[in-house]
Amino acid sequence: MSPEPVPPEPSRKTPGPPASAPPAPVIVLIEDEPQIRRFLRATLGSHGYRLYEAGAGEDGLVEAASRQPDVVILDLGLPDLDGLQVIRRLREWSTVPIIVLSARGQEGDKVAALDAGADDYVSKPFAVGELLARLRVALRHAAAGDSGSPTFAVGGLRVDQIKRQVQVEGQDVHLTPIEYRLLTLLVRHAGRVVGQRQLLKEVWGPGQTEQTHYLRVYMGTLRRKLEKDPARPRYLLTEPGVGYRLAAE
Amino acid sequence: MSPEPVPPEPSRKTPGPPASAPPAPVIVLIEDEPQIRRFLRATLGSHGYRLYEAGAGEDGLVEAASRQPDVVILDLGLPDLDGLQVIRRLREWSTVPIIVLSARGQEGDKVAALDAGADDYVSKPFAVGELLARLRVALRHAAAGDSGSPTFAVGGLRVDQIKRQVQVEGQDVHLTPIEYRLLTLLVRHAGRVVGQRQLLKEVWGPGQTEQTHYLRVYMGTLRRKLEKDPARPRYLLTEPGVGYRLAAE
DNA sequence: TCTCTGCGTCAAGACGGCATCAAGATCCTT
DNA sequence: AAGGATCTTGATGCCGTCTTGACGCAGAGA
Repeated sequence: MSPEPVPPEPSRKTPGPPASAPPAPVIVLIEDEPQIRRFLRATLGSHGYRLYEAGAGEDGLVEAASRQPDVVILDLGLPDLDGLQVIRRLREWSTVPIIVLSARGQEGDKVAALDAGADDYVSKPFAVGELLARLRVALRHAAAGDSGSPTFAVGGLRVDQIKRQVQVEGQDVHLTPIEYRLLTLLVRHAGRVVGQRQLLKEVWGPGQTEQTHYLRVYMGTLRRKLEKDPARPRYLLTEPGVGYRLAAE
Repeated sequence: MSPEPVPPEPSRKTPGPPASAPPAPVIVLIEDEPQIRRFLRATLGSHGYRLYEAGAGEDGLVEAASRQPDVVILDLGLPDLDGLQVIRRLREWSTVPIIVLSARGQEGDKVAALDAGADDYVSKPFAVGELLARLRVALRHAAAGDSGSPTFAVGGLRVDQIKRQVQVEGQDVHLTPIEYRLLTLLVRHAGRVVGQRQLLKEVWGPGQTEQTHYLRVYMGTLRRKLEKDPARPRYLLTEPGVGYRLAAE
């Protein structure tokens, strides 16, 4: 196992054919302190990563959506948004690994960030070598599974999780909050069966995992809004006794 | 996100199939200091985890192999084996998340452990809350399917346990819940014979281990759905008097 | 050859899960 | 405070799945 990520041929003169070289991992850095940005830009750049930067939470979310990075490095102390908010907003549509940087090293801060959906937490000041090692861990994880895209489309169905917009055959469809959460939950697992328990837990909360009735009602309304023939659904498929599945193609 | 792992479902009405109740996460702890073991035993136990312990590296590897845990917590300072050795040996056949505990907090130690294949590194003395949070992160990863791809294929038969999809000659085949559980149970032991008792116990519950009749009926329906010539099965083989076996290749 | 045992097949009925409708209850906006 | 949208809850019909029993068949042993 090489400790270095992707030694991009230390110094090739020719920008020529990137041929068989694996693509450089893409990282989005959300950090407002210019000093740290400069430092990480230099460090990560020299280790073969491609870096995109944002100085504020909102920008960072946009950047993460457009760049589809392999990893996001996030500073919790941002000027505009609460860092935890950034994590949660990101997790609404993406499973990209998030490494949190923070000047605060209190246990409570770490727990909050990790439970909000971060994958790792590094306190400032940090050791570069450790950060790089944790970055490699995150990349290993990212390589195992897809990081998810904020937009999804099958047939005539389009779901844009950034604009929070759903279309059928190009027509906007209005969904209620619960309908939307149910649909995006399925989108994030498109093609896979999602268990009734899991759906109930994530939409209605951990206390309602027995109310399978809710699912029937809401799958019904969703189908009426999204399917051409709700009785013979093309997108929202039932897996009897198990859960539901969103057709992937 | 609930901070608690998996509230162990207070009380099911039917004593029947172990089916839908989410099982308590299983953890293997490899640690030689009795004091820390006692402490973690109490802490993890009270948070709903099922803990198995080992006091040395070799034992730990055996334990990890037999218990098939969701997470391994590993102390680097073991009497018999070098901690890094344990990580590497484990990684030879398993992708289970590994959280390293260590009294040494040097950067070099962390980098070495993480690059050897560990997923996280916590220095002693550690804060319980943080360890629990990092444990939840590891479990999230495990649940997301980072851990190896349980897809199985022989001949024209394909079983994708992530998508819960079964194909024969590229054609989707619909299986009922019991059929699917029976098949995946065989898949997990592909090539080896699985006893009738075990099949009955794991699919119908511990109370039905005498109803070998069920097996005949369901092996029949499975063969009709999966085999080209159900009377001369290629995949689902009978081991008379013992059990059934899924052809491995 | 006969009998016993274990496996495979078929079919009928019981059972439970799913879809749908509709009526309260609740929340939010105006 | 009124109105509308949304969520919850109950009732009902239907369909697929599971269970259960009966029977045929093959192989082993007497």
